[in-house]
Amino acid sequence: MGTLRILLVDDHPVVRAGLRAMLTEFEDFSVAAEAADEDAAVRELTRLRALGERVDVVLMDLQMGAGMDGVTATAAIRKLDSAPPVLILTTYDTEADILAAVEAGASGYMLKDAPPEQIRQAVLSAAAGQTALAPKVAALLMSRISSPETALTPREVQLLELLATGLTNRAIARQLFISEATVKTHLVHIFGKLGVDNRTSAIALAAQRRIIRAPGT
Amino acid sequence: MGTLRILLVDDHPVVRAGLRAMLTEFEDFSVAAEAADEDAAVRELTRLRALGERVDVVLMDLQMGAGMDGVTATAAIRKLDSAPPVLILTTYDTEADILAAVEAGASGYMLKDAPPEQIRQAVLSAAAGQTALAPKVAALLMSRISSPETALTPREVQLLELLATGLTNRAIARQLFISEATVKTHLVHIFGKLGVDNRTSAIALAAQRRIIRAPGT
DNA sequence: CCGCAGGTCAACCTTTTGATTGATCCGCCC
DNA sequence: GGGCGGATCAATCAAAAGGTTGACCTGCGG
Repeated sequence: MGTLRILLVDDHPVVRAGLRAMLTEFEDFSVAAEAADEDAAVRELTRLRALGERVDVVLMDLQMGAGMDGVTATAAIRKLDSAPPVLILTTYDTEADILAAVEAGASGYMLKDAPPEQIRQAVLSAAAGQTALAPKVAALLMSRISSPETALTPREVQLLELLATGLTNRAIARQLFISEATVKTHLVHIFGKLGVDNRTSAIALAAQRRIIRAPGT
Repeated sequence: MGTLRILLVDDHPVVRAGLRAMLTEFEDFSVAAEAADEDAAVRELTRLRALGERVDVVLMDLQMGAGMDGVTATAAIRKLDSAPPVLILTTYDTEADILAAVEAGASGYMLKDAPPEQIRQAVLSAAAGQTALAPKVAALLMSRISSPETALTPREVQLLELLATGLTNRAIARQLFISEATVKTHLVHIFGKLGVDNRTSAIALAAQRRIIRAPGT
């Protein structure tokens, strides 16, 4: 059989070039195509399939530019028929990013500052259908599985979104046609679930966990 | 004369490889050395100088890993005798980051998602002793100087940053070794300049205007 | 049919935040 | 050397936010 064929997804030309350079150093790897965003990634995959060309692994940057992020891109790719495994390569090792990526169907999570050899191993693992986690990441997940239930209800997320725009309780109440008392009740629930005790912390944490989009993005 | 000699400073092997690949595509560029952190960068510069080897430009990543950041690295390099110009290459287009970098002596500020040709031009400008700003960045600075009445002082931006992490006034006071009264005074000024009347709005607006980084990024 | 979870609301109380006024100190520039 | 802006602090008051308790309604699943 030929080399292991990779699709690069990253909105930074610089990083794409770097990955390409690094990966092609290994003789058994080759870059099938590159894509700068979700749409391009899906397009490339279907295009390559139409040509009968194989893609063994998708290497995906989590944090892409405006209007685009790796999580939704991963989800989109995984929805395709016989989708290749997606290996996340990122700068960020926050618990939230990782969970979101795994939930979206990523089969590995590596950090960009990893040495080339580690990245190579991860790509091989992913291609073989196995899970590949950076040591740091693995440790983080371990500590997470024993944590309490923090799932917010849709309504609570909605509150949080309005909260992040800077609205007061009263303004939120008016916007949602509910009383201020109800807003407060929701907020108490939200704070409890997130483990914070004021709205700014809630916003910061929710943004970090990507429960809501960060203000200004 | 020979090619334009560049020192790469970035803690990600992937990005270094990418920059190297991209830069050496241009025949008049060559990579003199690479460094993963501030110490290594200074060491490389003195080593190369001892060998009589020229370095025309330092290409610096702003956001480096733990215990290290591009701003202090830039300052350290600029403190050397006849230091080469430092061109910042970063993911973040936040006002605070840019101002800090410029203050540290950077002579250019480019975003990583810029097309290769733009990066090339920036490197050339920097080497020629000129200032090179990404269009986005330039626009940001322009809009800032044209409305000086709303310009926040460095201290106020600092407050805003802490605010965005969810700290209470008291916590901010402790963090900055000032009284809560002073924190309140600063906040009143900030609110006035931004035209809002509560902290969450201030954060949302500041993030939107890229005065601070959005929480969670 | 009953329980349960999510959403709604109210009363009450404490803490935090925001607004106002006024003051001191320091570095800088003309 | 006088003014000016930035940073510091204090006292006080009003408004908003946060915490607690308890209650009602609804839809959904056992």
